[in-house]
Amino acid sequence: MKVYNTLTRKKEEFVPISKDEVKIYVCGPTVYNYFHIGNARPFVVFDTLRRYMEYRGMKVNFVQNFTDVDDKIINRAKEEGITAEEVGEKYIKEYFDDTKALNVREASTHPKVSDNINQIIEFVSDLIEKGFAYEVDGDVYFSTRKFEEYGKLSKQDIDELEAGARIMIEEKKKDPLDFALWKARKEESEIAWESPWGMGRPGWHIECSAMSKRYLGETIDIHAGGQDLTFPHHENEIAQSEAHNGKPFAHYWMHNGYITIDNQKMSKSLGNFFTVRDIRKEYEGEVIRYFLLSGHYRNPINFSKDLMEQAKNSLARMENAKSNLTHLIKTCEGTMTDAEKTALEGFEKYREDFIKAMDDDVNTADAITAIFELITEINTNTINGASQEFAQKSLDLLLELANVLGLLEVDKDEDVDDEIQKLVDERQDARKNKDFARADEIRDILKEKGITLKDTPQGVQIIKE
RNA sequence: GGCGCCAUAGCCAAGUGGUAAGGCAGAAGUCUGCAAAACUUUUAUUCCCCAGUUCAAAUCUGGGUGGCGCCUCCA
Repeated sequence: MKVYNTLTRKKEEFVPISKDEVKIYVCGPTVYNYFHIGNARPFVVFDTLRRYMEYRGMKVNFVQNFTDVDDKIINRAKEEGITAEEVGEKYIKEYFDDTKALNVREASTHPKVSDNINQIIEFVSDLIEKGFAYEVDGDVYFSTRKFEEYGKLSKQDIDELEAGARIMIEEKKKDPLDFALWKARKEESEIAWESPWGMGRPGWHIECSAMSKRYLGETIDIHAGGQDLTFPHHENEIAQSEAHNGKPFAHYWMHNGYITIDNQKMSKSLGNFFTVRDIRKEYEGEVIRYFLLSGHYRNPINFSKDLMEQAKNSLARMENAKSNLTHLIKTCEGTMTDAEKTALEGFEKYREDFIKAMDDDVNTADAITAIFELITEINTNTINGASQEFAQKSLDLLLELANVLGLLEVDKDEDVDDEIQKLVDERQDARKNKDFARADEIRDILKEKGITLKDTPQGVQIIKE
């Protein structure tokens, strides 16, 4: 498979370090609030990458951290009148609630910064020892210019950076380009840990270097995150890790594009964001997931109600195919006819197209196209009914592909209670007696209760919302 | 100032040298008691503009125009 590597600015053949296990680290959320749809993009996109790799037989060790030590969390704690730890715990819980709805699987490990303080302190101490960092009044800074390859990921020239850098009032730093590895505590009430440099807490960039090393080792296959992390976050991670370990940090760097609102970047700082929690009030998680996968992960996607409606309707076509096949399986019998066997062999093309698309830098838009083409073929071949075996095999393939994208995963409960069943039966009788007024009345009553009836040649199909 | 991305139908979106996928929305038809779903047909002589390379360009090159991002916390 090919993957676009930000480090080389090229699509490259993906070659894992070890055939046994692919190591992926994704920068996770700072847990101080519900995450917004822009935050959701890397979660969904890289979850899809992981699913696809596993689908192709690779074992994936997938690590995504929680940043639970941060200024924003401290501020939030003050606002809510609870401790920083409680804020972190709360929003970690909410993270899982939302990602579950988006069909994002849990990572192999979800390390928290607060559980890695010792590793971070050790990492920072080593950097000081190696001459890449220095301490001033309880703060520790990384000597950016000591790392000669600084700027290799973002293709920034270090001198240009300095020329454009804002003058910080941080007189403590020897060079404006240096960044904090450890921050001394400023107020008694702040969350802090003991360290060789006094009470304090880790800087932002060092966390990922330390946790990636601890959970995945010194060199990993893929490091991923949003495009806005490329500089300075990922650049700094490279500097820290490679200065510390003396070997490459990550072979491939993958960055997803932004979600925009009216063609402007959605971000917490601009305040133009929509949380997944709020969007979920109107759309199911799978619709949001479909929306996020409908374009290529490196392109920006504009978020709007209109586009969510399109996503909802598109996904409905997939869901209909699933539910229609499920109904056929329930109501039909028998093994495949020769014509069905031929048709099923023809479906192989769509699996191949799907794989080809996903192999090409996770082209989910093309992969979705393969699924839609498969659906049209399935529908065409089952328009006059089908053998149970054919319906089952068609459904198996549809779900095989859709599930790689994390779609069509939720099985709808289609059992109904006696009261409903009685109404359905009564309606069937009314239809037989050509009492269509009563039949339509019952259909309307059930519709009110969120139950849709479809009269198919194979009997009534009951669909619950 | 430095680094970088994008521009394809009403909307979304693939395709990146060989003659415009797919989805949504719209229109017509088939099926149906009516619906729903589904199926069939239909919607870009053309890919922001101009020039160039080529037998051949939406795709490559140069120059424009418009939009966006990073360089400061941000997915």
